[in-house]
Amino acid sequence: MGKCEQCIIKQFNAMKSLTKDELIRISGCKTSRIIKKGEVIFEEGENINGVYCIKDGICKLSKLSENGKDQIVKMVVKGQLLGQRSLITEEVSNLQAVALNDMEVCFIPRGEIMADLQNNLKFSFDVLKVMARDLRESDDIIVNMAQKTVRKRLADVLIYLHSNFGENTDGTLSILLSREDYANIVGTATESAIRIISQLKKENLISTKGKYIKIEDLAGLKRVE
Amino acid sequence: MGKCEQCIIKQFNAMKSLTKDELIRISGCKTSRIIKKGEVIFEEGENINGVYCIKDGICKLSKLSENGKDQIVKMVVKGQLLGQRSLITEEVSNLQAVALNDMEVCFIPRGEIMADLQNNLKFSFDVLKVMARDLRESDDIIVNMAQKTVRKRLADVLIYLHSNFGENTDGTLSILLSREDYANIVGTATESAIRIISQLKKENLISTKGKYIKIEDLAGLKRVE
DNA sequence: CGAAACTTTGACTACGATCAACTCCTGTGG
DNA sequence: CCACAGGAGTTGATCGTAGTCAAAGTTTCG
Repeated sequence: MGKCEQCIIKQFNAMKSLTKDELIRISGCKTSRIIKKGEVIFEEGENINGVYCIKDGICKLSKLSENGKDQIVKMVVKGQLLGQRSLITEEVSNLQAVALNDMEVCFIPRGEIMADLQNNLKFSFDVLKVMARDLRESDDIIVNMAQKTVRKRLADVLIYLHSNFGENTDGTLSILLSREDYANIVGTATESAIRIISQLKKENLISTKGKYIKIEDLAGLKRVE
Repeated sequence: MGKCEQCIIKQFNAMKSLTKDELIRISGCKTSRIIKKGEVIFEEGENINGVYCIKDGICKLSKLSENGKDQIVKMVVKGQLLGQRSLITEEVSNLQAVALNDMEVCFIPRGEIMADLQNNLKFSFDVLKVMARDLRESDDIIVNMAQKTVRKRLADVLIYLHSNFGENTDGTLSILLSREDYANIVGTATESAIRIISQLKKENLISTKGKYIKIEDLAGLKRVE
C-alpha cells in the first residue's frame, strides 16, 4: 500500500500542511479503496467517520429534494478531500456521494484526522481556507440558481466542466455526465436539459457524439443569456 | 468603550475561545460603531480588512446578480461575526452587507484577529465549525432554490424568520423586511412575492398590518407545497 | 401637505414542468 | 450472432408558474 508521506496527491489539498510524522501515522491507519463508476461512496444520513482523500477520479455530491429529485451540489475531484464538513460538524452526512468514473481513494478514520485538526494549526487553517472558498462558491451558486434561466445555467455548467476537467483528444468534454446529471446540476427536468442541449447544438455552440458533448464555440457559449 | 473580555456577546460566537489576554489585546484595538437601518456596512468588492462582531441588530448579505437584481444570501444577527470568510480567503468581499435595523457593531482589524486565528487552535477550530455549518445550510438553500416553487420558498422563509427572530407582542414578525427583500431572499420578482403574500393572506395562513406580517397558522404554512 | 417610495392588482407573455410516444443504444441470454 | 429487454435520449403537445410592464392605491417622511 502507498505511503502518504510520498503521495503526490497531498500537494493538492490541506494535507500538504501535515508534518512528516503525522503523515506516517496516517499512512499506517488509512485504507485504500477502488470505487467503480456509479458506485455510492456514502449515503445521505450516513455516518462517515472519516475523510476520503481522492487519489483519482471524480464524484458528485447530491442531496435528495422533497420532490424526489436529486440535486447535485458539488463535484469533488482528484486531489481534494471528501467528507471534511461532516467530520467537523460531527453530524451524519447531509449529502450522498456517487462516483462519476472509476475512482481510487484513501480513507482516513475520523480519530486520526481530528487529532491533526486539533493539533496542527497550519493544517486546520488550510482546511479553513478551503471552506471559506467553498462558501464563496456556494454564494455564487445560490445567486445563479435564483436569478438565471435554465438555459444560462446549463451553458455555464458546460463552460465550467470544460475549464475544470478539460477535454479528450477529440475535443469532447472529458467528464461524461448523463442528461439526467446535467438536469440535476442546473436543477431542472431531464427533458428540459435535453431540449436546451439540442438547441445549443442547432446554434452550433456545441456538438454531440453520443453522450459526449463537445464545445464548438466557447465564446458564443459564454454569451448565452 | 466596552471591554471585550466582559462583553456577553462573545459567548455566542467563536470569540468565546479566545483567552483573556487575547481579548484584552483585541479590546484595545477594536472600534465600536453604530449603524443605522438601511446603511451599507460594506460593499461587494470592498476590502473589509477585519471582522465585525455584531453586538445588536440584524443585517442582510446580498450579491448583485448579472440581471441587476440583488440576491440575499444570508442574514447575520446579533452575536455572530461578519466578514470572516473574506478575512480568511484574503480577498475582497463577495457580498454586500446592509443593516436591516439599527445595529451596534465592533470592528476588529484584520491583523489582530488573524494573529489569533493562527495561534489559538481552539479559536480557529471554532471558526471552522461555524463555516462547516454554514456550508450545510448553503447546500440546503441550493437545493431549495433549484427544486421548490416560489410559493413554497416564501412560506419557508416566513417560517424561518418566525422561528429564528421571533415575534413582536402583537404576534407580527419582529423582523421587518420590505416586499422587495422577501423577493430577493426567495429569488423572484417583487410582484410575484407580493402576489403570493396576498394569496397566503386569503388562505388565512398569515395576516398583515401594513408591512408587518403575522403568522396565523404555522402548521398550515408548513403544509404549503 | 405633498413628494417619493413602497405596495397592490391586472393583463399578457414566456419559461419550464409534465405526460406521452417514440427512437436509439447497450448489454444479455438464447 | 441475433433478438430482445431495459435504460437513456429525443421530441411533441399541453398546462401551470412566474416574469414583465403598466397603472393605481397607500405609507412614510420631510
